[in-house]
Amino acid sequence: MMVSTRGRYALRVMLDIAEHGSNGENVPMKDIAEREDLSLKYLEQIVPVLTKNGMIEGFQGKGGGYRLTRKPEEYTAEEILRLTEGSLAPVSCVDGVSPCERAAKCKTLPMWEELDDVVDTYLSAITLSDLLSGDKWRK
Amino acid sequence: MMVSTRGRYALRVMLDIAEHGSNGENVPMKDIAEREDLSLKYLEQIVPVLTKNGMIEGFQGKGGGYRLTRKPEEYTAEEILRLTEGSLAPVSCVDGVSPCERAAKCKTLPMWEELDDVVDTYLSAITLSDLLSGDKWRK
DNA sequence: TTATATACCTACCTAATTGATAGGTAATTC
DNA sequence: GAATTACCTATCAATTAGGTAGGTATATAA
Repeated sequence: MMVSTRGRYALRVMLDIAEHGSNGENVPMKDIAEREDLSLKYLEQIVPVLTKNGMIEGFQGKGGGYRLTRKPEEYTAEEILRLTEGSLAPVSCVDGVSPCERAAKCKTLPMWEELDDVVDTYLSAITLSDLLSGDKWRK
Repeated sequence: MMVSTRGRYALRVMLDIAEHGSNGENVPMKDIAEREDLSLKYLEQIVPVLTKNGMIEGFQGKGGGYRLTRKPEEYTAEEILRLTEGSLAPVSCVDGVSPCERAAKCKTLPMWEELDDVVDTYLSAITLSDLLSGDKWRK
């Protein structure tokens, strides 16, 4: 599996904020967890990477919650997934942290590199608003 | 990670057999393990799925080893990986064995399905002989 | 017939990762 | 000052990844 629950849930959290905070309201994580049927405690563990990287802003206290920092069409699936998953590499050979000494003579490496690129290109072409509308996949 | 060592090693085993058994010789797994610098015992655990599905033939006894059952250009990377990995799904949502009750209303599912398709299409267009020659990736 | 080389089979093991749960503290508003 | 929210850190059970280990069955060659 290339994408775990972390990335998938993060994407759903972003979509939920986009949908329920479209007028600038703060969207509490508790509400998101209930609507999306996800564990609040687990989400609290996944979300910090999004705030720390400026994808969303969190406001504490009563009436607090989260807001997007950009418009939905300005987020790609790729950047949200990359932040939360760490790497989207289909094999460790191309994750940038596992140097392989056989790389120079490996007959399969070019294929993995191109596959990594294919996936990256696909996910980079999808924005939060594409996902919200669903138009791209409507028959 | 979508593809583990199982699939990657299987692909390298197939390539090694293609390369060193091109005149119909049997290629012993011990030789493959040495050339590819992989654990023989681990390979012995990965390879049976290839013989059982008719991708290669094994011959016991002295002078034994493995042979391809088709020409290199008649194998795709996709089928070798699918056999050894079980599933190439980028997320469990589309692996066919993890039914999700939210599927009908999930805004991200169509994207995962299309991504799965993109990957499958890419890997299906690559044959063993493409990997052997490397021409597809030569600049 | 015997030694050797090979595929083939099954059990086991360790470390890392996944997918959470749990119990707090800090800040903000009413 | 009570309630509500984000934020922080520790722990944990189950699964998976990536092997190791030790054998048996079969074929060939001397």
